[in-house]
Amino acid sequence: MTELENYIHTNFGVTKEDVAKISSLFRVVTLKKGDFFLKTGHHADRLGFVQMGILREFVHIDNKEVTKWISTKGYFAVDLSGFIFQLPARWNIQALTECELYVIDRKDYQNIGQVLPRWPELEKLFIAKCFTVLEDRIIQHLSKSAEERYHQLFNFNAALFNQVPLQYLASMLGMTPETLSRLRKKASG
Amino acid sequence: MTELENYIHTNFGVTKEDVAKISSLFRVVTLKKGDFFLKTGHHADRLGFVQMGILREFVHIDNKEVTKWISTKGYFAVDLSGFIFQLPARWNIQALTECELYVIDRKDYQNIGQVLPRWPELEKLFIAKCFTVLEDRIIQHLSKSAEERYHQLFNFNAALFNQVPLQYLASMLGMTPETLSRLRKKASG
DNA sequence: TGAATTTCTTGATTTTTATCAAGAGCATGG
DNA sequence: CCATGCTCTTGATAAAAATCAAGAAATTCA
Repeated sequence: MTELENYIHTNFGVTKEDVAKISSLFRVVTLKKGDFFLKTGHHADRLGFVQMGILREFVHIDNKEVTKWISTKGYFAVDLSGFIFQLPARWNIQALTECELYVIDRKDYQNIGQVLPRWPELEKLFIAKCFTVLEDRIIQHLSKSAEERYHQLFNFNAALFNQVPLQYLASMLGMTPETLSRLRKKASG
Repeated sequence: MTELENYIHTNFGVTKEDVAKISSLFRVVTLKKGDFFLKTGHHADRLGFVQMGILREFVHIDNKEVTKWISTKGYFAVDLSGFIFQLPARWNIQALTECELYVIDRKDYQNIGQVLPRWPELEKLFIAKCFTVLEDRIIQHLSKSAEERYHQLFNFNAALFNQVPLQYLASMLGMTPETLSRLRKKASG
């Protein structure tokens, strides 16, 4: 079973047969380091599941890059508003390492419901879960200092700090690279 | 047509007859100033639509109150994770003024699909839309100063500053009341 | 209405974080 | 393997925002 099949099976409680039907709608896409899976303004008509590698979702604001999220194995790479509402992509999604994604096109995605009647419900639950994750992130920004946000991410996924350029993590945490560097020094000293 | 019926009609493109069927599942609930529509840890088994009044969604963190959102006419008052996943409420929702809500219980909410076959799809779109709003808010915190966040909210809804205690707006913007006070002075001077 | 309470503002000060600048460390590709 | 870019760290300084304290303004409600 691939990582994707396992994800669908365990998160959506889908039977092995149905999992196979769904996963057959996906195809493997490999990206080289630096390749863009998606660019701002382009059609966001596919959804990727990260089987291997690391991607960065970011956007240009006021002449600087803002990293919204880092996607690793087991995460999805998708511009949700573009994919769901057929709007131009808001985010750039770029491979930070060589990547292997399972990718589905919107037209195939829309057929999952035929394979899996309770798909609309599962899809709702999935998006609702994403919503609550963002709620937590908002609360974190309203109530925690840069140092606390750093520790929270570090405790959640320390490995990230060895895999991703620190400047991107700094941006994702809402601080400058210099501040992150000092917080790391402070934490290790 | 009530505000709720109008909302369902225009946002979900539902026919007048179906709107009436859906809205019949809601009942009117009035709250006095200070009343709680929901409390952290309690069952989050109902969803409210704000017909009139102002509510505050907040949570206690590290001995302080963090205001996540202010809901006014046309917004929903709901703890999404609790309502959808049947988990204890994460948020307190309290009336800041006298309020009139259209309220639906979870068991009735789950029957909307019988009135409106494409409800699962509409519900998904609705939650996805909420997700994108939070994405924007995250980006704002990653890329904007307190002053810029203040101006953005003020430009979006200046009336709020005359209707809601400023300390709550300050918290929702991720700054102290003193900082908000100074930014307001600076902006008006 | 008027006293009590809460909220808001202002000032002084400290802490946090950003900015600017320079150098050190690393990776990468010719 | 070395030169060239990046990236990261460090230091000095500036700016932003928080904290603490006190008084003014507004609100509440008895």
